[in-house]
Amino acid sequence: MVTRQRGRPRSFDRLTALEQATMAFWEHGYETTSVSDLTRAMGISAPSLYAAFGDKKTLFEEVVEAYAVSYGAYGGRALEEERSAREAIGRMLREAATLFTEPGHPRGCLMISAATNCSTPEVEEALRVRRNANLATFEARIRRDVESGELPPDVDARALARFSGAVLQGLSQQARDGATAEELTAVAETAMGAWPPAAAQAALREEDRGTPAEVREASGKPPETPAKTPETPAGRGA
Amino acid sequence: MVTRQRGRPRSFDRLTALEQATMAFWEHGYETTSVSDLTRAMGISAPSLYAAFGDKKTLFEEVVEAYAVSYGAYGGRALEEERSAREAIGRMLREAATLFTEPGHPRGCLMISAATNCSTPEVEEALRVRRNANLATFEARIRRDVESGELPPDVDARALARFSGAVLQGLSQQARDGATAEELTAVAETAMGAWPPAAAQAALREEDRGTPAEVREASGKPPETPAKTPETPAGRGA
DNA sequence: TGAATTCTATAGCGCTCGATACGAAAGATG
DNA sequence: CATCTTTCGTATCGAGCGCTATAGAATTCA
Repeated sequence: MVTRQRGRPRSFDRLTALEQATMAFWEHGYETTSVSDLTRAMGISAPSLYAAFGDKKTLFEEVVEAYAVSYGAYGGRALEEERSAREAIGRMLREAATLFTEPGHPRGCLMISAATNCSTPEVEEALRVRRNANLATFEARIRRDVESGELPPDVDARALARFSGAVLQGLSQQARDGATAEELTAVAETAMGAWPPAAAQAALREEDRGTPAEVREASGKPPETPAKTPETPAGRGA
Repeated sequence: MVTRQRGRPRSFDRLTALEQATMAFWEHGYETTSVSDLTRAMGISAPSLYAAFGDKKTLFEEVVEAYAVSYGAYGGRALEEERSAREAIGRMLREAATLFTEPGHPRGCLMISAATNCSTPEVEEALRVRRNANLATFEARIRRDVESGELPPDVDARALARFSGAVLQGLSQQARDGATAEELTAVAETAMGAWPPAAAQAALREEDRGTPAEVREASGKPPETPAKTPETPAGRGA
């Protein structure tokens, strides 16, 4: 199966070259990164690039996919591993604040910024589709918590999901504009202040009444104070 | 003073051409809009463009300045005209939701998106400087309300300002990704839920206590309804 | 060893980029 | 009218773009 290749062996490591292409596209975007930039960053010549990765667009698609399952996987992990939508998205935003400013790679998020102002419609569209798919994932996760009672029934899952996506994109742009990890973490904490409190605890406290939905309107909108979501020990920097 | 020009008169209206260049740059960004695109959009030839506006970079700078005082002036107006930082930034975000999706011009915000992935550092830097200046304006306005007691003293003005900027940038990106005005308005309203409640009203209600900071936690939060800002009758000429 | 196969490097393809040289055209001035 | 000044359209410029033809180098198979 792993039969030895027949001709001259490749003189560079394909995965390493892909990673170097990722850094270049991440830093400068699809359009602004020329094939010449790529060959310089990857340490190979143009014919080698074309032989190994197809054309520039195909290489970018492979870069995006590799990014999505490595650097970009934190969101999916948070959604899988956290108990609630609130905890998941809160963790995602906080991790984004760190990741977007981390040394060792470009700032911000490749999937958010790399195809803006791109004259190749398919490329721009491909990332847009991924972003909107993420929004749909957020929305589904939030809706699950609304239906389970973890979140109040009047929560607009679609709006809250889109808000979360907007904050994520804002974090990416701010990171590229020079914000520090601490500043972005404070933004993430502030954003989580817009979430309704976990309804489950309120329901637990009033479960004897049996009408958990109606109590909201009598109690007024919950206080906006940090309201200690136990998973955020440092009560939102804000 | 207004002495007639001596030679052959210009055959196009300079302001109209500038506006058409604005639309082109707004839609596709600085780098992606070629001089050829510009001459087509403006209805003039390349030498006319260079004679009237200098080079592409100078034209872009003029476009940005014109944008800032027309389409981009809503933020400054809100900060000037509203009573509190909260009302000002709330109005700004709601107006952005409308403006960013308004028909008749490209989506999103030129100052946010037009210089991303730009290989000319001065251009990218010029818009970054404007964005960061906006953040500083937000922060100063918020700090004023903290010092006057309109906002609780523990409010982190810097973080709240940066959060507001991040949401604004998120709104722009979401608009470009196809969100509707209603969806973006919901995002703006959701974002305002992250603000601490107006401390002044609470303080008024409990001024005998003299400890306005603590009341937040008990007072709950004001309704999130649009709260009509009367001084913006229609969505400005756009 | 020789043939087959596969990769690498040089050099250059057609094209578009931002920017301009140049002479004709159009108005003001005398 | 002639002259001067400025803008106009045409027709490019050199440079860089994405991409590739071609030939030599390096390896496996017979």
